[in-house]
Order: sequence, then structure tokens, then C-alpha cells
Amino acid sequence: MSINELFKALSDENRRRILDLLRNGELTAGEIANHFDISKPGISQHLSVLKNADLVYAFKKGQYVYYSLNSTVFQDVMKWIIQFNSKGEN
Amino acid sequence: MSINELFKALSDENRRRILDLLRNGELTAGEIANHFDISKPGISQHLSVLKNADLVYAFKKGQYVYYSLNSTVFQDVMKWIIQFNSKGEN
DNA sequence: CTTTCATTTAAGTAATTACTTAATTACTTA
DNA sequence: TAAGTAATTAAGTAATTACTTAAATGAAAG
Repeated sequence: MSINELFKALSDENRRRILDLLRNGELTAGEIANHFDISKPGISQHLSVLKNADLVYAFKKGQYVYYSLNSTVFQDVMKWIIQFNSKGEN
Repeated sequence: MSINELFKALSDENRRRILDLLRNGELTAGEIANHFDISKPGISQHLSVLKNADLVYAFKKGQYVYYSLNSTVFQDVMKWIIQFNSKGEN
């Protein structure tokens, strides 16, 4: 969960779209995949990147895996950004 | 100046270090390059990515090119992030 | 004017990334 | 227990990215 991993995860358009989808609530991997023209394994890999960056939670229920936002980590990005509005401290 | 270009620009560790350096004030391309183990053309390319994403200003003075932060664009990133703390509007 | 210095552009390469299809794992249900 | 469904892992490939060195541009100073 480095800041680098975090920015790398956010640098992909499709991954950001996934995060956007999850703003409306949790979704299964398959439901997420249905919104894209990418293969399911492709989406699975994106989800794995998001999970490793702690941007999403994943929990398994039966044969489904539910994904949801971990909004706390967005605050790390926020903190990083804030430095550039305030001058020179930190 | 798309949000995609912006996140792509921020996804590189060295480019983020450049932005960090510029928090203390403007620097010439050469001064920036001195802080890195990368060749000058390498740094020049990073600066070009940052400039295209509007994260930095560049102005030429004699044979030097001065780079400085454009803090307004950070607010675009901020706006994007904020969506994920507040629930579901927008 | 020609030499020097700062920077960028050009061209090539190695590493990384985003995908694909095929195979595997894990769970559910007939 | 066999067949079907959801998701992931594995392995390969095409595209992108981050670098390199060499060449070009442009301003300054001898």
C-alpha cells in the first residue's frame, strides 16, 4: 500500500471507471465485468491492482466475490494533493 | 489537459519528486536534473509530460527554462478524489 | 563568427503494462 | 458425484513507457 502503488492504480482509465461504478454500492466481479468490453480475466486483474492498492475491499460470498470502495485510502491521495495548494510547509 | 493525462503524469515516482522539488519555488530544467540520476533528456521528457498535463508552467529566460508549479490543476484531482468520500451524488 | 552552455528533439531499446485465450479453483445445484 | 457458474491464475503478446546516447536548436560570451 505505497503511495506509488496508489497512483499507479489510479492511472488507468478503466480502473477509475471501476471505482466510479462502486460509488453506487458493492458489485460482484462479474457485474463489474459486464460494464466493460474487456474480458473477465482482464477485469479480474484490474480488480487485483485496486485491491493491492487498498482502494477496494473484496469479500467472498458463496461463489461470488463482492467488491466495494475503501474510501479511507482516498484520503492518503488527498493529503498528497493538499501539499501543493499550501505553500512549502511539510 | 484530460483527467487521464493528469493521473498518468502523477503515476510516475520521478515526476512526483519533480513536483515536490518545485514546491520550494521555481527551478531551471538543469537544476531539476541535478537532483536525479537520470540523464537531462530523460528529465526533459518528464517535464514535458508534466507541462502537457498543466501541472507545471514553463517560461524561457535567456538560455534557461524555468519551471514552476501550477497549483490550480491539483484542484481537478482533488475534485475527483472528493467524490469518493461523499456518497453517490454527482 | 565560432565556441560554449542549457535545453530539447530524435531514434533506438529494455522494461512494464494491459490485454488475450486456455486452464484451474472453488462453490452450487441437479 | 457430475455439470454448471463465478472468479482467478497462467502464459503469451502487443502496446506503452521510461530510459539511453547522439544530434539539433537557440541564446550568451569570447
